[in-house]
Amino acid sequence: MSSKPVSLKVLAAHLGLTVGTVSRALNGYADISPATRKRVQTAAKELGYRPNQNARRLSIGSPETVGYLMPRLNHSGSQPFIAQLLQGLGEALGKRHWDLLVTHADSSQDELAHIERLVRSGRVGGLVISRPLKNDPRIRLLQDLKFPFVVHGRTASCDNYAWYDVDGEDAFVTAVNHLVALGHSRIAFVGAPLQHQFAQDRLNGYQTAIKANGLPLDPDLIQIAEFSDDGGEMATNLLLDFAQPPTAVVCISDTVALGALAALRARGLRPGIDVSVIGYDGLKFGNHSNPPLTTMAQPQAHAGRRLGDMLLAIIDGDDPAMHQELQRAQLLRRKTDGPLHCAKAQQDISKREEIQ
Amino acid sequence: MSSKPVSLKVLAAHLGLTVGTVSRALNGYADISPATRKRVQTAAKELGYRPNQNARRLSIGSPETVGYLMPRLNHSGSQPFIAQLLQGLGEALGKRHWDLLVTHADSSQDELAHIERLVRSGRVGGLVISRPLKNDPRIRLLQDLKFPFVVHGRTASCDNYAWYDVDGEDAFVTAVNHLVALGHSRIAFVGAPLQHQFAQDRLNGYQTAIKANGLPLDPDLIQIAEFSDDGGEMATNLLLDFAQPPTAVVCISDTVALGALAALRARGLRPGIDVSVIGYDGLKFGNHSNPPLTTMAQPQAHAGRRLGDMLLAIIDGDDPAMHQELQRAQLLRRKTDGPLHCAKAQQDISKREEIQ
DNA sequence: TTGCGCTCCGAAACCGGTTTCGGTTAGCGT
DNA sequence: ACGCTAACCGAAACCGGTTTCGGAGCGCAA
Repeated sequence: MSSKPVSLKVLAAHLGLTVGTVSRALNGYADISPATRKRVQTAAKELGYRPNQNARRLSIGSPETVGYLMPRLNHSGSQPFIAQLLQGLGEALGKRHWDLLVTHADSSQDELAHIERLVRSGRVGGLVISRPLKNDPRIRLLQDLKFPFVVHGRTASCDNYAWYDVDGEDAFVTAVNHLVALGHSRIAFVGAPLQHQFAQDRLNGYQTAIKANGLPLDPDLIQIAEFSDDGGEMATNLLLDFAQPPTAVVCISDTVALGALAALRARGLRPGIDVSVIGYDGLKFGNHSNPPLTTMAQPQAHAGRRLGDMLLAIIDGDDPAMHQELQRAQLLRRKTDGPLHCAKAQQDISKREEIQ
Repeated sequence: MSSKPVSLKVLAAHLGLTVGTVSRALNGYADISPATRKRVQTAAKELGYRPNQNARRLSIGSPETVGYLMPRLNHSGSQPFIAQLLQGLGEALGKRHWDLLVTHADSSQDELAHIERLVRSGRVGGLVISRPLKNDPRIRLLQDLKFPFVVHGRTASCDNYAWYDVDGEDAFVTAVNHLVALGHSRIAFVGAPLQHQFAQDRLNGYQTAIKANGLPLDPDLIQIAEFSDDGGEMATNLLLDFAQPPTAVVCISDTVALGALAALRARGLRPGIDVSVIGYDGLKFGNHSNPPLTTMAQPQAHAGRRLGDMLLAIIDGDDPAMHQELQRAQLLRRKTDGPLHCAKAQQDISKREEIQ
């Protein structure tokens, strides 16, 4: 950077005014005559004056910046929405000329230390965190610090803080009901480790719907696997090895569902005909899977913007508990769901009815 | 934020020292006795002192922050990398305790104004930009401002600035050669609008390889479409409507290639048997397309870290031209490439040989 | 004892803005 | 001509750090 940025001082010298006057002129104070204000403004534009944000923020006592804590990308499932989320956050913050700082902890161990450092260093005035655990220590820490934050997702007890989430429980109720309406009764669930609340929510939805439909809750049909396509494939293989394999599988994510499809195809089973599969997320990519994946599509479009607006409102003093937004996912039928009609499955149904 | 952060002033008062002394003690100056240094350090740890970064950065004259200009997400092809890229950038910057600021211009028109504001406001000490155009005004602007920056990708004349890129030309030479080795001679290219240099590079690679293999350069076989799955599908439909349709298609991205696969399947053509398709990117998702997509996989893993390291080095004074890194993509064979063997294609080949 | 140098810390300027406070000037009425 | 008020701007404190400079206090040798 060669040409040093023009500071308030040189602008003032150039105008024959003091820095204080120039500052007030640019910031719209009433005790500046319209004439000089105009003069200052044009001079500022000519010289390309931009206030040094570090100085400004130090002075006004606000960092005018919020931080986003990137989730660790070990599990490949979290990548698709980050770009959209950041874009939305950026839009919301941009309206007030706030900045977006993106950070990630080096390891999950020192994530708390990372947050505390971030907060106390005054670099950010608020924080956005993603994918909370059931009982997330980050949330407790931020509450203890009384620091403004919003959560993309929810914990088990979701009171007293702001969050934006898609109702995973409701989504899986919808998915299961849909499969039941298609005639399925042996419906399996392929999930992910339950430390994340979203995994628990979706499992809850599955269980609720199974019971509500008067179906037996077979523990064999609940498989907790790695949150990836490989995990979905392995879990589905286990399911298919049972004496009475399921005729339908709901998967915790589209990525996992793709693994399930792979397992089915490897055995010559036709997804959507022999075994139905429903995913969750609504990724565009599901259009191109083999066959195209039926899924519960979540409205990811303005999650970022909503979270940004919430956070700014909270920083302005709003009660965080006021800002809790639950969206619903919608069934997006493509080609992996279909009516029960293979002979073997019919057998299973009749057996179940005898037992009842 | 209730409990006000402990400043240098209160820490000094608590110790009976002056702020200057405490600051020097914490920053390792030699003119502080080991005894008081120890005393200051333990007190700082006890009180949880964290220097206010805005004040610190104002004082030392460095923002200790670099900015990343998010590409606009209109074309859905750019999303997959962003998360990985940001993660890598964060790692590189974190080693020196620098921050990462993520911004995006509201519209492409005022992107230049956005950059200038960013630079002059002193919020960032360097910039990372993605997906340059052939002749990118952003790069010219940053060069004029003599501001440190690195580019993820290249422009047509890639001198005098730092970049990290994957050799798209080489990749498409490899892809075409591979198809020729499989017996194909009518090989089509489905590209994207050429304002982006990467689109031009890949087209160049295609053309170079076609010529190098002594094949005719049929303009009909070069289709420029929208950079999306739909674009790929439409372009492929056009290709298949020709009297002599291609027996193989190389696509500018995996997303576009998925559209090509869809077009083939819609006509009952079997990708990899009747018509070969090769994509570019190496997205994991290609494992699950129908059938799994053969592609030129680029090593995206440490792009972010390399770009971050480069940028820091340039900010430290390195000549940008020293930092230019070109990676190669590798052919990742899955199921959409195969030998030429259908009757119609054989005809085409014999015709071509007669002409020669 | 005086003088010298060295160790260690205090004082103050500075980074570039914002904001309060006080004083000068102009304009007005009488 | 005088006083009063309001408009307008200068001066200075302040935000919370960093860094330079100078001086107090000490030990040591002469």
